[in-house]
Amino acid sequence: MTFFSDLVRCETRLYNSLNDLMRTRHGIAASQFESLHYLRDHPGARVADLAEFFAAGVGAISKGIDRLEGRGWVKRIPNPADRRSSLLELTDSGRALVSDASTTFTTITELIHAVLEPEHLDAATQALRMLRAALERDKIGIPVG
Amino acid sequence: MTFFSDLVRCETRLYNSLNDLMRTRHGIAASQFESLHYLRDHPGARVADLAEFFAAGVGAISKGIDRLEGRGWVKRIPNPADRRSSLLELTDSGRALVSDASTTFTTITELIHAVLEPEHLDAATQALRMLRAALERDKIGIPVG
DNA sequence: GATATTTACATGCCGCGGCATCTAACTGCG
DNA sequence: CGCAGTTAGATGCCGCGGCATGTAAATATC
Repeated sequence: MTFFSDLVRCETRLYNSLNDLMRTRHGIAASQFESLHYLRDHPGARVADLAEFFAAGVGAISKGIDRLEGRGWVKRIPNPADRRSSLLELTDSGRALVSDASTTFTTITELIHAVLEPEHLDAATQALRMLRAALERDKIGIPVG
Repeated sequence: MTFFSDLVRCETRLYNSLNDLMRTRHGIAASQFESLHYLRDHPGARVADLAEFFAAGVGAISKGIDRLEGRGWVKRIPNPADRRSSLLELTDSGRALVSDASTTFTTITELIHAVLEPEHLDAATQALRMLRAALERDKIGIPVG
């Protein structure tokens, strides 16, 4: 039963590759691309929303948003409905960056397609989607912070 | 095409879960369990072997072995064939720890089996195994260090 | 409406990994 | 043999994430 090992090794190498591409072409980390991409699709999200989505600690996301905000790609907008939190939005340059970086992301997609036949890829995607849904539903693998 | 996202989210949550279990039950990180497990199956491996297997930097592995050696689970044996490197071996307590922790690892396996039907799991495993083989063959996603 | 609890997030400390650098040792070629 | 280039891995610095804690705001309880 090698599912877990194969999963982790594939993820490590693919994420390393994406990280490399994003760093050299856009000066950002893969995780930053993922956050920006999420914010493009979920404008007005809060820190806690990102933390839940990425199964990361709230503190880590908070600091990550600090960095993205410091670089001018994200802005915190006071939440009128709850003054403890902010609503997160991409800036114009943030949107431009995501747009650029998204084309870079396809390099990884193409890499995967070059290796796996469509039927294998589809089967794996379906299984992983089901597994992911179960993990998220049962809130499995969420850090404390 | 959500393969990459589903892969990364599943890996994050499963690895977080394993990390939690290993920390609370055995006082080690998931990555330490993986190194010890590798050394059990590959006695006499060198730092570079672990780095290649885990697609990690040599420096990171070197420091990781420092920690495992400091805790008395691994010993460095001078390599008679090449005095620059050491051959790594588990100590007796290291072997005992891997043995214990391996039963803990089955918790994760069972979690996966509880979610995925055998045919889905097998299909995903087969695809991931092929992908992994290609990534390793082409040395994709290896850090510099 | 005052107090207690919970929530949302920010912040400090620590451990770990990446990268760059350094040293020792091995290899190749004249 | 002697020097150049390469290889193995140890080490320092830095960035990032986890966890613990702090703080303000919202909600529940009386």
